Amino acid sequence: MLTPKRKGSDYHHGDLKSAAVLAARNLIESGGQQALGIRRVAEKLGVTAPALYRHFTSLDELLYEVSCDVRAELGELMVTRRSEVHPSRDKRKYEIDKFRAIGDAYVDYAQKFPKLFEIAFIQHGEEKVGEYSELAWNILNESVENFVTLGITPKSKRATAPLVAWSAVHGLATLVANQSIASSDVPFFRESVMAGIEDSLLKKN
Amino acid sequence: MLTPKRKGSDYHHGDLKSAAVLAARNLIESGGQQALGIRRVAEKLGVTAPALYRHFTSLDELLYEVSCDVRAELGELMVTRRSEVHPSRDKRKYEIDKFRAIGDAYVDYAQKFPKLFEIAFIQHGEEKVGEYSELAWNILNESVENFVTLGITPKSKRATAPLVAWSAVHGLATLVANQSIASSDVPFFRESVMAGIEDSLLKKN
DNA sequence: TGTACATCAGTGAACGCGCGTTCACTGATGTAC
DNA sequence: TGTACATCAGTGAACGCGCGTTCACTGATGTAC
Repeated sequence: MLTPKRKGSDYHHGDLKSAAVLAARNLIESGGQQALGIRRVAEKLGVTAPALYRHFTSLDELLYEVSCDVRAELGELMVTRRSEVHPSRDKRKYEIDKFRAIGDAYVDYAQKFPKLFEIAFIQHGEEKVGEYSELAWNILNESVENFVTLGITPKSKRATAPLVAWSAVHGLATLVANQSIASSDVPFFRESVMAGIEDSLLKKN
Repeated sequence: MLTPKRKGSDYHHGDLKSAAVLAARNLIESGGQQALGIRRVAEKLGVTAPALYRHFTSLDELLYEVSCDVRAELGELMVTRRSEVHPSRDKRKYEIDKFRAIGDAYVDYAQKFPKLFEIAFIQHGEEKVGEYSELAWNILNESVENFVTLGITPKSKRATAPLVAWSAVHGLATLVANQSIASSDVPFFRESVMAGIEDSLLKKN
């Protein structure tokens, strides 16, 4: 049990809100979106259901907070992985390696937390990719920017490259989260898709 | 109201089963997966709920049938669109045009029926892409096969090309169904993604 | 062709369930004098 | 520092609801003679 339970369910002026988001996260990860419920979260925390209404106006809001959390975590994983890439004297190689790292991180996350990945992109309102997933989107754009600066990618592709790359990686990640791809095949296809994206980024036109 | 209602709810030895799948389809398309329910389908058809248990063992089975239906329809749209492509004397161009057509069809379907698209790929069992979506998958493979035969795509990419292409198109379609991309931007990004895929298919390595 | 009968797709009532949410409350926490 | 009081995060009971599913039934359909 990962959720902290205090004696006598004493969350008074404590951290019920963040504990609830964490519990919700765990419920979703193990049973999918439909496993999430106000009462179930309350039970997990040893608290009565109405207590949660001090922190969330509805079940939907709780779900929304979890999805924000997940997107943030995904972005953080991308940053971390990118920072672990060994610098190379070849600036282009280094840049490409970092690009690989962020793409791999995205797919790995989907494989590790498939159910969370699935709820990460449910829509609340009218936000577009770059808005609701700001961190990840910015990281990708940085990469593309650098590709253009270093002459890896032609300027003409500057505008479309990010979404093309995102589509390919996101599609693969979706299929992985889905179990449409056997987990043993994932590394191979991840490699192929990343190579495909690079092919298209490198190509002059 | 698209669902045929007979006088006195007289489906006796009629087509309750296919009518139910259709009604389920409509419910999902207008309200998402959670709008689907045995009782709601029954109500839409002017029939009592238990009647449906003559044709489906559970709600899950009904959902499954709808998802099969949707995948089949998606495949059919791809076939249709491909057949509408004007032949060209240039065999390569013709093949590429057909490839475009099937990719465009995929994305268009997601845009036209976003909720249906979302449930099309939920998993029942352990099937992989090529299995549960046989028609669409075969069409794509045919295209790639022809690309290789005509020398458009190097043999070395034969194995990975289909899934790379599928990922990119599927990712875009997902984002479109999601409303992560404004509908007015769809044609532009669809064009970009398809061009990106072709870049990667064309590239020697 | 007409009757007797078997089949089976429907009906209507009922089941138990778990859900999100509300309400009036209580008792712990933090603050002002 | 100690007391009185306001705040507010919890409790416990209850709400109404719609759900999937079951059961014994009925009456329409199709078949055999």
